[in-house]
Amino acid sequence: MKKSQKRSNCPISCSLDIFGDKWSLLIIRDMLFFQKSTYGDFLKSSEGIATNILASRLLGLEENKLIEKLEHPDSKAKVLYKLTPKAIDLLPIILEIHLWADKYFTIPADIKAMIKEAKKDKEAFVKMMTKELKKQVDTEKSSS
Amino acid sequence: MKKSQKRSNCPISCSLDIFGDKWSLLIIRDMLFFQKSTYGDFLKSSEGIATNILASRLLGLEENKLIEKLEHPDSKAKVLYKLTPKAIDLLPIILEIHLWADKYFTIPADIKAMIKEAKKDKEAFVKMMTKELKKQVDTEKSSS
DNA sequence: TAAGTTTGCTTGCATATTGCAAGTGTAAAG
DNA sequence: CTTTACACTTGCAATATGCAAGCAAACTTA
Repeated sequence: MKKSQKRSNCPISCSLDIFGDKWSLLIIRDMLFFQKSTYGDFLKSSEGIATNILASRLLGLEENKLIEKLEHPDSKAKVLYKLTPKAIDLLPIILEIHLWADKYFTIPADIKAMIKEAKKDKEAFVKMMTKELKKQVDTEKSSS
Repeated sequence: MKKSQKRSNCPISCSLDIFGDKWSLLIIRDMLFFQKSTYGDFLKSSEGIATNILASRLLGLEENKLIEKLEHPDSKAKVLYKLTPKAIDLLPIILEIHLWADKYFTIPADIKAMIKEAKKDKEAFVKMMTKELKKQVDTEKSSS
C-alpha cells in the first residue's frame, strides 16, 4: 500500500486518511471490545476480512501508531497486536457510532445492553473503559 | 455502484457500510459546517473529489437517507442537497473525530477555535448545533 | 526426531473501485 | 441566439479489493 499523503489539513480528512475505510475500525473494535490480539483472531471476525487485506490494514495501523506488534507471551509463532493510547482514544468516536447505529438500525441484544449502559453517562463510561484499557497497556509495558 | 449488503449486524460494521470511506463524511462535513448544498460546492472542497466519485457518493448518501435532493430555489439548473435528521445525528461522531484529531494532529486555527468551544460543553454544543440544523430542515419543509 | 499442525503472513490473479479528463444535456445569462 | 453555468456521464488507466493457494517458521504429537 502506497504511503498515503494528506488530502488537506482538515481534521476530518486527516482522520479518514487513517481509518476511513471499511476495515480499520473493525480491527480496533475487535481489540477494544473483544480482546482480540492476534492475526488469527481478526480473521475469525464475522465480517470475513481477506487475509491480504488484514495484513495491509495491520501494517497501516502500525504505521499510524494505532497498534504495536509485540512478541506473544505464549509462543514465538504468534504475534501480539496491541492498541496504543492513540487507538484507545478512538473509543469516544466508536461509542458515538454505536449510539448513532442504535438510533437507526436494529442492534444485537448484547451490544444494545452495552450501549444502554454507556448512554447513562457517556463520559464516565468512556473514562472507565479507557482507564481499564490503558492500564493493560502499562502493565504489559512494565513487565517487559 | 452495487447495492451493498451488510457484512454483519455489528453496529460499527453497518455504519461503516454506509459512511466508511474516504469521501462520504467529508460531504456531510461540508453540509454541516460550511453550508454547502450543491454539486459544484462539493467539487470545490480542498480535498479535490473526482466528479464521478462525487456523483456516486451523493447517490449512496441519498439511498441511505442521509441526504435529499431538492429543487434549488434560485434556479432549475441547480440541485439543492439537504441533510436529513439522520445525517445531522452524525454530528456527535464528527465532533469526536475533531477532538481526536485535535489531540494527535496539528489543526488549522479557525477549526481549533471551534473545537475549543465545543470542548467546554460537548452535549450543549451538539444540542445547540443540532437544533439549529434541524430548524433549517423544518423551515424548508414547511415552506414547500 | 520425524511428521503433521498452527500461525502469520505472501503471491497470483480476477474483479471492483477510484481517479482523471473529456463530453453531454438542460437551464440561465448576455 | 450564442455563451456560460451546472450537474452530471462516459471512457479508460491505475489502484485496491477479494479469493484461493502457497509458504516458512514455530510448535505439537508420536
